[in-house]
Amino acid sequence: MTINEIAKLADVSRATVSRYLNNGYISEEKADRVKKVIAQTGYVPSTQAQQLRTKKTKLIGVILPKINSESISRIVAGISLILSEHGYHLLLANTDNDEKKELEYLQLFQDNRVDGIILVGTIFTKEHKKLMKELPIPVVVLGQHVDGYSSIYHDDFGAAEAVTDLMIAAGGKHFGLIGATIRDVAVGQERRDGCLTRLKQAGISIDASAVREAAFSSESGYAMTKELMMTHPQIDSLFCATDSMAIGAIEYLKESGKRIPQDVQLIGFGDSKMGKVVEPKLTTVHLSYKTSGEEAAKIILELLSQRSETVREIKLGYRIVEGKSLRSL
Amino acid sequence: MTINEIAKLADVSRATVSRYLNNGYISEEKADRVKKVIAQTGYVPSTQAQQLRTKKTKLIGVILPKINSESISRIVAGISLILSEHGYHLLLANTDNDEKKELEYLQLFQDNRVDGIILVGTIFTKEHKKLMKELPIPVVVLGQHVDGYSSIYHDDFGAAEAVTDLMIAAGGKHFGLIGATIRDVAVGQERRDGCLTRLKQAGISIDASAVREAAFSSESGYAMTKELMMTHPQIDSLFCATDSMAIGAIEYLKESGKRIPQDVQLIGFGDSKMGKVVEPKLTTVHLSYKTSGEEAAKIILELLSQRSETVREIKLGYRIVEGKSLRSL
DNA sequence: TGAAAATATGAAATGGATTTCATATGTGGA
DNA sequence: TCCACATATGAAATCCATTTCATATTTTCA
Repeated sequence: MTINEIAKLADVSRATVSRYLNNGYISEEKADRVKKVIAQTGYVPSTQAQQLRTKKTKLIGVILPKINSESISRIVAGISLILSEHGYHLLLANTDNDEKKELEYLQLFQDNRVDGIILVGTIFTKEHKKLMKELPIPVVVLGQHVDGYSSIYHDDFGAAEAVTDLMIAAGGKHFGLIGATIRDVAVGQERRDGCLTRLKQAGISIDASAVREAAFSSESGYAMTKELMMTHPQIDSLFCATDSMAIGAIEYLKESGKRIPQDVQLIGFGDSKMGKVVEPKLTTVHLSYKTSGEEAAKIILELLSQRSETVREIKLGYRIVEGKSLRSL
Repeated sequence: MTINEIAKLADVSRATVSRYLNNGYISEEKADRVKKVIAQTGYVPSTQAQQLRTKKTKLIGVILPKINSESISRIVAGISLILSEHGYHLLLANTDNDEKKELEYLQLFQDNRVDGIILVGTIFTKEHKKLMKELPIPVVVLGQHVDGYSSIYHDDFGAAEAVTDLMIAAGGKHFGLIGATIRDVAVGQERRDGCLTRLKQAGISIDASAVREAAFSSESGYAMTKELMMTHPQIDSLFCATDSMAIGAIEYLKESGKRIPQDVQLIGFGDSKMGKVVEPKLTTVHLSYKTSGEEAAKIILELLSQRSETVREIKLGYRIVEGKSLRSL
């Protein structure tokens, strides 16, 4: 079934059928005829032909660093919620933390496969920016603040400061920090700096060798905590850049006979399900990932509708979720 | 940049450029010319025009019951892994466990928006089957066994039998079962039946009122366990259809002063991260979700390539992951 | 050496819609 | 009553590639 056949059957021109479908001028009489024919035939316009003609795909490319992660799936849930309300669909691209793939996808999506891109970012290189500059479609960056681009990000620095304050208030004297790669500005750099800033302000010194980098996994958190505690057994407060790392840390600490929080207190980031289940419950930072997904979707819709070049930036707040991994508050 | 401009610049016909792009007959000389022009202009063929002409989108629609779940994200990771290797992309559709939405998406994807569909299923109604029968593109069902369709599913029944045996061997006498809705054949029915079958064979009776249904969440697991233990305080073995439910159960049991596994032993399904972190570690069934995603992707690729109408069915095995939630094994 | 097969190329048809252009009619306001 | 404007319609152009058809040239092999 094509629009031509419908036109013939309804005895109108192809243009009239198109107008019926797109709310153009059409008389009631012909509208009825077309309606009837379409109902009878079950005709559905060819998406490809429409896309070719209108240059719109109703698709948003979502580039993800990984797919199998609680925070990511919350983000995607948020994006999907808003976009599907507006008739858009998600084209997923999983880069598995591979920068090359990320660039590949940016390029692939370039040639109007999608109407816009939401890039859930970790690391931004010059190449990223260069490619993004050339993109003829709107991009929204999620999770990182990138100058010159619409971005939704979290107050990682502020949140890190806040939890550090809590640990200080709870009597933390000897700190350890398990962070992420500083190439990841939000998770690695901001969170680390927020913590170090407050420690400094509070006059608490922290050895450079007590500041470590782990991968985004509990296994890595476990290993790093082990190294850290071996060399710095006096540590009584541990700042972990993600819940996964904190979970690994808890595991090691318990194994090595440390009591949490009496001997060592610690915090994480992400408000993950794991953190609610672990013993003791993890005190963590809630970063409303779902909301950030929703906001990113809203912005991309805005950019698509008005074709405005405005750069919008949204910094989302945080909420500290109290568990039992800190000493008395 | 269109193929026309490239053709003009390279002083060949449009067809020759197309042949260059699609490995048709072309002389070295002209190939070089075209190659050079394409390199200079950065020309990329229009996806929409290609799609219109070739009727292929290189897109696979993936219909998910929800997006924010560990098992689902593992499945998607598996699908994505295989499909991206073959140049396909994922078009995501999240139904939020809404049957209507599921049918909508099946219908939406129908008109060659995608080349094939992977339906991660929970509940199958007559309407599902009717719609699927009409689909002009291949469908693979994941997670449920549906007669007449290619499907990848897990040995839910066998796994349920196996863990029930374990609980019996560990001295379980009074059983409780927290299942999922039996409309979900795999998770609700098969797992329940596997358990009940073995209990019966072992001569262990279980009260109908000790067989409950919970939603797919720890909160619901908590609530159901509470109800169950109120009415059946003698229960010493609890079969939970999912890890989430089991996590909720553990929470309630601990709160109510029961020791796990001494007073009550229990198992879950899913081998989730939460289950590894909870105290005591959950004994659970590993269902290789990622593998099932991969297999589903492979099958859809097969169906796409040879256009064979063959129905393929793959039943995946299981592996019991020992935690500490069962009495001595 | 001659016929069949492989290689090479361009013109034109094709896919299926939307949109512009031209034209016609109906309607409201001055 | 006349002009401007909204409404209504179809023919034809357009979007941008792939593919078929026709035709020409080279190779290959008997």
